[in-house]
Amino acid sequence: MTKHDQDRKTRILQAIAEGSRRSGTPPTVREIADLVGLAAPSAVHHHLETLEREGLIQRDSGLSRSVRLTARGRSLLEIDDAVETTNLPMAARELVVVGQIAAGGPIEAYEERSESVAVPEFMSTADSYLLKIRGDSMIDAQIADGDYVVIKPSKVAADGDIVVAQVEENEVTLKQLFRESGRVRLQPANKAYAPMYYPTVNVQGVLVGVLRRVH
Amino acid sequence: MTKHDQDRKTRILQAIAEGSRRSGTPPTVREIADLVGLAAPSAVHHHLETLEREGLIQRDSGLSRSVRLTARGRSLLEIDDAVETTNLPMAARELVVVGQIAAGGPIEAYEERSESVAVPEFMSTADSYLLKIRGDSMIDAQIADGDYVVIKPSKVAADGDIVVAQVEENEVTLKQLFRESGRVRLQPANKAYAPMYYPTVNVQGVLVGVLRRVH
DNA sequence: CAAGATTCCGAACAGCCGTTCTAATGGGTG
DNA sequence: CACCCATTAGAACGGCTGTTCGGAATCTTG
Repeated sequence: MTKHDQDRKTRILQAIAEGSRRSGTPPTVREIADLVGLAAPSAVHHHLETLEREGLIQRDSGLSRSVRLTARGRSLLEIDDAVETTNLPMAARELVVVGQIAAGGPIEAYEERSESVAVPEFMSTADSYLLKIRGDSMIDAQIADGDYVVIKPSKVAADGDIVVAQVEENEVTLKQLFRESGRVRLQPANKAYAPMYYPTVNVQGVLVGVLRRVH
Repeated sequence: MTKHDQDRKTRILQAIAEGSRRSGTPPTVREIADLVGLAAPSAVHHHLETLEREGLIQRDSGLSRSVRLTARGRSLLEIDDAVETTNLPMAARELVVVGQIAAGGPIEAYEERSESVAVPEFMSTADSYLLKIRGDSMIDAQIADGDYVVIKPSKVAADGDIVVAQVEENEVTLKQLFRESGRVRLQPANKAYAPMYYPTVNVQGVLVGVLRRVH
């Protein structure tokens, strides 16, 4: 099995996890094809057969949207099972602001100050955390100075997601993620800053919400 | 609404929750029909429309297996299981989305649909309400399509505030307010739209917060 | 290079799915 | 009883979905 195979299959697993998380229902074969950049549903179907034989996914033959990750598949992606069990009927949850992030630079963690904000349930999970935006580095994503962004911890991200990514040993940054052939582009949401390219990035979280207080 | 209606709708909600939990994907309309004992998918479809209008479920029109319970729908099921309603010790309050506002046009009030969202205390007051943004009319104020804006009822506004203003007898609009000599300028937060001038405007509320759910 | 295997595409098909429309049923109200 | 309205059934439709098949393209291997 070549390295390219691994990448493709891993991306299909990610697409299943990501599609399920985003819409609440697993994706169809064609939706997976779109997510991973394949043109034919038959190609995805072939990979799904392989993945099922390897015990990474399960399907109900003929049933739409019946693909789901097994425990082995989830562990391969290092998905925390606890995340999916947070269906508490609470309308809001208190999240901690763990730091602030400025243009391009690393995230400065709050150490002593402990600020927390109530975040609506519909734009967060129990293990989410908050970052406070400094400057106009995210202005093209309609995120302004002083906004709070809700970050959901996740190892997987879809193309175009704004993610918290670890790019160097000690550098964590907030940028928009795009997959290109053989590399990953981290695009600042501000034309004044240049994109950065990496062979691979370590995604730590995905932006799922924005809070802004005016005045 | 008779008691029998409540039972049928509750059973449909249970079927959605049960089907989702058992197979990992929400049930189809026909699967719900089987679960609750209905013979025609159209009957279920009719109930689903009602449930969505009541804010208990959400759907993506035309997409298979896209039905899912909202926070209110889940809490309704829990209440039926004899769990008392809890008062939130959170620094948040539940506000009602009263309508949506598109580019320059008037605010379309929601009449039947009653959607509500938990809003952090620090960006709202008890009498605040929500509007859902349609289109890119507020893009220059970093407010995007689909965002919720928190409106605090107020007769007065400061220069540069984004306000809900009554400009005609039956027209209410959301724009940025600037006072000029002898007149008031209502400036859309989008360069594609021209400002409007009035000798005086009737301010009904001021924008105090923005909520955005990504994905 | 030759041959085989792997991967992917495009097309096609049968079945499933959401939705709409019409009509039948039945309960409630005057 | 006559009437209205909610509920359900039934049929039909157009689109979506999983699946299969043939063949092209690409990679691997000897």
